[in-house]
Amino acid sequence: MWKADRRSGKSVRNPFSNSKLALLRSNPSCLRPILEIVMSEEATGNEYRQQRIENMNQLAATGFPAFGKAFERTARLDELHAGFEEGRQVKACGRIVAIRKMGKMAFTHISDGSAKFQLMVKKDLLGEEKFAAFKLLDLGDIIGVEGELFITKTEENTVRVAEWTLLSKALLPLPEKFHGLTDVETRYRQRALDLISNPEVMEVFKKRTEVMREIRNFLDGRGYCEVETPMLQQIAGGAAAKPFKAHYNALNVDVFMRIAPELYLKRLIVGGMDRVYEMNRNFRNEGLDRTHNPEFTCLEIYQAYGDMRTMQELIQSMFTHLAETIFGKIEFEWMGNTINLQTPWREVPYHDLIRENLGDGWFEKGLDEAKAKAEELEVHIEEGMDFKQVTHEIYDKTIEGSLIQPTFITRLPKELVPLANHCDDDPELVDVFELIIGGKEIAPAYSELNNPIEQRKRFEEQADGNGSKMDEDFLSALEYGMPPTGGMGIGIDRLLMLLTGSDAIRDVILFPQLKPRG
RNA sequence: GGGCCGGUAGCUCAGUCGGUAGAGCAUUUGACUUUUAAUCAAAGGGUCCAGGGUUCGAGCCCCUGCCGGCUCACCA
Repeated sequence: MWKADRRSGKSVRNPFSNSKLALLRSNPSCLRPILEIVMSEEATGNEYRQQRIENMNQLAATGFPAFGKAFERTARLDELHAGFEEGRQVKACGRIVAIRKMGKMAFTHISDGSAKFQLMVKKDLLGEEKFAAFKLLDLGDIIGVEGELFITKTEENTVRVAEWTLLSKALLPLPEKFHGLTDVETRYRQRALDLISNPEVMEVFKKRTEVMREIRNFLDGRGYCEVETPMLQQIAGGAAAKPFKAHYNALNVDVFMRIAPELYLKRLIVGGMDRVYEMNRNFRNEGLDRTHNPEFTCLEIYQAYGDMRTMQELIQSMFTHLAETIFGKIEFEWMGNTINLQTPWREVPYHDLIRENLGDGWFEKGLDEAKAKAEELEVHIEEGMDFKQVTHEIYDKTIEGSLIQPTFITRLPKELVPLANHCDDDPELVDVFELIIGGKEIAPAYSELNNPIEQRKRFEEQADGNGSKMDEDFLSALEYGMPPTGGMGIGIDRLLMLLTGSDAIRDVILFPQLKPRG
C-alpha cells in the first residue's frame, strides 16, 4: 500500500530493502514512524527530502535520534591535523561531505569549516547494527565520532571509528560534490550552501575576519581609539550621497541611515580624542553593481595635529603589514593585473599626471581644444562644463583606470574636494591624496578643513540654499576649535577584493543586497 | 535605464531542422573490508523561469513579464 503515492499516482520505491529489513527485525517499533511518513498526506517535498526523512526515522528507531545535543570534541579538524599523532584516541565532529560505502566498510570525509578529515568505518569494529545504521547516513548529515587516529595506505590522516552519533540530519541534499555550487544567484541567495560546498568562499570570509581584526590590532597598537558613532542620523552628512530614510516614532522625526561617520568623528577630535577610528557600515541609496553594495564597510581614521602626510605613512604601513602578516606576500593578482604593494608608493600631483597623459601644454589650452581632445578620447562631455571639469572628466574616464600600481594623486583642484584644507603654496589646490590601486579609488585622505567660517561657506554652497540640511551642531563644534587634523577613509570591501583577488564586491560581503525573488 | 547573454532533474550541464526530454554526479536496489570525483550492474527522478501567441505539433520561433550575469550610461 505504501507503494502508491496518492498525490501523483506514481509509484514510489519500496523503502524496505534487505539491509533495512534486518534493522526492522531487531526493532519492530521503528515501523511506526516510517509508516507515518510514507503514508502521510503531509509527506511532501522532493524525492531527496522524502528519502532522507525515511532514513532519519529509521536511524531514530535504531537508537540514533536525528538532532543531538552538544558534542565535546577533542579538537577542531584543522587542529586534529596539526597535532596528528598515530594511535591517539579522539572525538571529532563535522558534516559528511563525501562518503564511499563498501560492503563491510566505508570511508567518509567530514568537514567542520576548518578542514576535512577522513573517517574509516568498519563493520567488525562497530558491530552489525551500528554499521548498518551508519550506512543510512546521507551526504550533509552532521555526526560526531570517537576513535583512534591512524594513517591509511594512501597516507591520509584518518579516524578509525569505534563509536558514532548523529548530531543533525540534513533533510536537503548538498550540491554536487565535484563542481560544487556555481550558480551565482543561488550562491548569494543561499550563502550557507555556498560556504558548505565551496571552501574557497569560506577562505575569503575567514580572510575578511582576519583583515578586520588585524586592522584593529594595528591601529590600537599605534594609539588609535575605536569609537562608534550614530548610524541613525537626523542629518546625513559627511559625504554627498542619497541616504536611506526611516522614521523614528518616539520622537516623530525622520532619520537617515548614515552615509558617512565623518562629521561625528570630527566632533570627537574637537572634544580631545586624539586619534580615533571607526570601522563599520555606511549606507548609500544608490545603484548596485560589481563594485557597489548599498551597505558597505568603511574605515575612517582621524588624527589630531596630523595631516594628509600622516595618513600617507599610515596607509602604506597598514597595507603592507596586512599583506605580509595575513597573506605572506606583497604582490596580488586583481582583475587581471599584478599589483605590488611594496612601499614607498608613487606620488604624483594631479596636474603633473594630467600633463604626463595629455601633454605638457595641456593647461595652456582653451576649452574648445580640451573638448576636442575629449571627443578624440571618446569621453562624453556634458553641455556647460568648464575647462577644469572637462579635464577631470578625461582623468576620470581614461587616466585613473590606467593607474595599476598604488599611486597617490595629490594637490587636487579645490573644486573637486570641498572638505579639505588648501595647500600652503597654492590656494587653488587642496592638500589631499587619492590612493588609486588597480585603477580603482581605494582611499581618499585630507588635511581636514578646520576653519569653521570656510566650512560653513562650503556647506552653504553644497546645500544650495536648502538650509535644513546644514549640520549646525557640527559647525558649532568646529567653532570651539578643531586642531589641524589628518583624516582618511578606506573602503574595506574594496581592499578585501584586492587582497583576496575578488572581482566582485559580492564575493567579499556575506549577504549582498539582491532583488527579492518574484 | 540601454545593449548583449543566460534560466532544462537536487547539483553541473547538453539538447541538432520545430516532431517521444538527455548525460555525469546525487538518489534507490544489488555486489564489494584501504577508498578518496571509489568501482561494477540495474532502476527511478522534469511546472524545460512565468504568462500569452504562431503551429497539426514549441525546451527550441514571436511577444510580455520576472530573476541573474556581463557591459555601457547615470549617480557619487
